[in-house]
Amino acid sequence: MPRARTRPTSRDVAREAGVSQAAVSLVLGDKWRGRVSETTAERVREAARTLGYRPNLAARNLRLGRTRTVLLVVPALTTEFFAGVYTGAARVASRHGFGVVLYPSPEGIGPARDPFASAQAALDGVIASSMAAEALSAIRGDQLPLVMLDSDPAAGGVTVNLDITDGVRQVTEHLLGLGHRRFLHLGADVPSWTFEVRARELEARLRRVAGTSLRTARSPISIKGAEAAAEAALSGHRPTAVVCDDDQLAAGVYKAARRLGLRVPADLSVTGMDDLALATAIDPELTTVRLDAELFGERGMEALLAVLNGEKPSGTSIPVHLEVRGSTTRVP
Amino acid sequence: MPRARTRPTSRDVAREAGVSQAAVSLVLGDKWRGRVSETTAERVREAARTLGYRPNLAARNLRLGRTRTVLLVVPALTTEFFAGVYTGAARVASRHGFGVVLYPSPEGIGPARDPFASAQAALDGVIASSMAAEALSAIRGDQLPLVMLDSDPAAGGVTVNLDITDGVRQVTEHLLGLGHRRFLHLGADVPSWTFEVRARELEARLRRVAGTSLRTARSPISIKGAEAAAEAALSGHRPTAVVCDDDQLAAGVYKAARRLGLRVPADLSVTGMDDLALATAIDPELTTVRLDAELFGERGMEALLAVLNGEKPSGTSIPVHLEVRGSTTRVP
DNA sequence: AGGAGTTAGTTATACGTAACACTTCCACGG
DNA sequence: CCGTGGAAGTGTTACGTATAACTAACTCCT
Repeated sequence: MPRARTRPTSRDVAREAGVSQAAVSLVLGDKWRGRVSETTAERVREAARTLGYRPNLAARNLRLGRTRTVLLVVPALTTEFFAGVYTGAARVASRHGFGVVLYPSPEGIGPARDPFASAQAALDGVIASSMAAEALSAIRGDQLPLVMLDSDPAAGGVTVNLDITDGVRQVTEHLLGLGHRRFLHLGADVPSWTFEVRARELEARLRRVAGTSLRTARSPISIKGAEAAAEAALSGHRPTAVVCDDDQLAAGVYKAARRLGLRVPADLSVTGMDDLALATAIDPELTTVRLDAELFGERGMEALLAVLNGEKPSGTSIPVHLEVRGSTTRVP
Repeated sequence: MPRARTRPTSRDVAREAGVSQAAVSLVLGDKWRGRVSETTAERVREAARTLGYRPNLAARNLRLGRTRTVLLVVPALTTEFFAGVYTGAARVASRHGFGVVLYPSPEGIGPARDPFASAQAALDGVIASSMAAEALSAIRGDQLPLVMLDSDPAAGGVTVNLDITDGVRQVTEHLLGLGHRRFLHLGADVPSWTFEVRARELEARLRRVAGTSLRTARSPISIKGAEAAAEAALSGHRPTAVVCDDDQLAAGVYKAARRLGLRVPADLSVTGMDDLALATAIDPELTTVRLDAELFGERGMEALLAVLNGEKPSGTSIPVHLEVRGSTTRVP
């Protein structure tokens, strides 16, 4: 290799192949049919190969006025769930020649005031998950195409949601069918629409059944936090079933129960939500609502691609499924 | 949309403020001291504010020939560990005005042949974690600045590693101190340098102690896989302690032990590695080597920034710490 | 034979920014 | 009163690409 000083440009390829830069662009952009002969095209490709040419994406983005890059805003990446959402979104994106860059909002990383400065990339669109309305409107201000995950469809905009309402239905019917009447709801202490929905729906469903009682406790989403919250809540009231907003909360309930000498499920049935790996690691395996995080991400990305395509996709709802395992049983 | 609004450019700001585009660039680029008066500068800033001006990153990247974006290549994002690495790397990056884009390699997403086409961004550098040598050399071919995580320092290049050797030392000393002599090593069935090191180091350490036996089993990194592998391995040989390459493997061992009627730790001590949330969710809580994933990511990013700065950082090793919990006890 | 149509290209330009080189104005020292 | 130098800008260019507009040669039809 004689040079290797600076990366080769399309002009270098052109020189090597003995054609104009425009011809290189045509051939490598796959828009050469009928414009360049097969032999010349092959010569160009060969030249590009020997020089190790890679198109300069910054230049291409500038020229085309679009970047084929979208931003995925997630509340946290520390659990499998949003990692799964990313994976699904990135898979679909990659299939369409798009890249996905992450912005773990809001307290996570960098200046929360400006997601777009932090994600250094130039963006074509945004997928925002479970965001506070305030942060959302900041994004809206930039009037980039936007798809919202886990957000109130009534607020307008394109939304993709898991059918959480149906998940809560499945949980309550399962537990009511096992004879449970005294419930504790261990909710997530996070101001997010999806958690409000869970609380509302559970309350509404139980209210319809005579003789039920429901108490509510809240905890940050962590095993340790849930353990403390559950221990406090279980010391007074004695429910026969605990419905948790998240598998991690359920794991905390297991630990609290053990401390209090309660056996799961003999003395206490427990349900979770998400179906993380954690759910089958603990003993007994957790009855939980399986949320397909990757599918969630895929649908979100598909919706955004549709928006970018000028379509107006209708709100999508993704079915969920109750996995009945060993943590729930007939009331004693 | 009322009208097809196109985003304002620095020229629009210039017109609004009654100055030249060059002046705008100077002011907004914070390079105006002594070149533009304070009053004019303020006028420019005001104009930018009212127009909602955002610099076009594609244009800036093209002009500057650098993107302030780096690629983080991770084997999988499905567990907290690499999510943590990302979080740490992104935190440091953001502090220096850099963005981080992810490439979950290799079978994960998109055409594994070309990480750079998949991550649509133009890149300044790469942090590659636990990669097969083959994929690494493909990256090297692009001669982008590269930092390797979890890779053999002897192979050359800039590396940042967790001090796994010391972690294994702590585990073996702990178990030997408790009187254990018959071991099972449940290794990860993944061709990665870091796992080879664990196996070698464990073997070497035990060989030095008279009267020890060590058997090895391998499993893919998943609870289910580990359960099966452990059940098979424990049926023949009966160790008193199982050393696992990963907390998820340890969780699988718990399940296998339960199936075989073995109590942890009374009949079987178990250790993990990583200290995921999982480690304290299972009962008894797992004795495991705490790896600080976020610190790992931070150090990796710092090393890459140093390389981009023209420095030649020496290989870094990050200390690890054994968390002794309830899954290990004195041999019966 | 004379255009119309096709093939195989080339030339020129614009995308938005940063920065170099240049100009103008003015104060001030000798 | 001229020259010097700093302050406060402006004009211009280049980064590498994609594409619209143009050209030149050939083929073919009537």
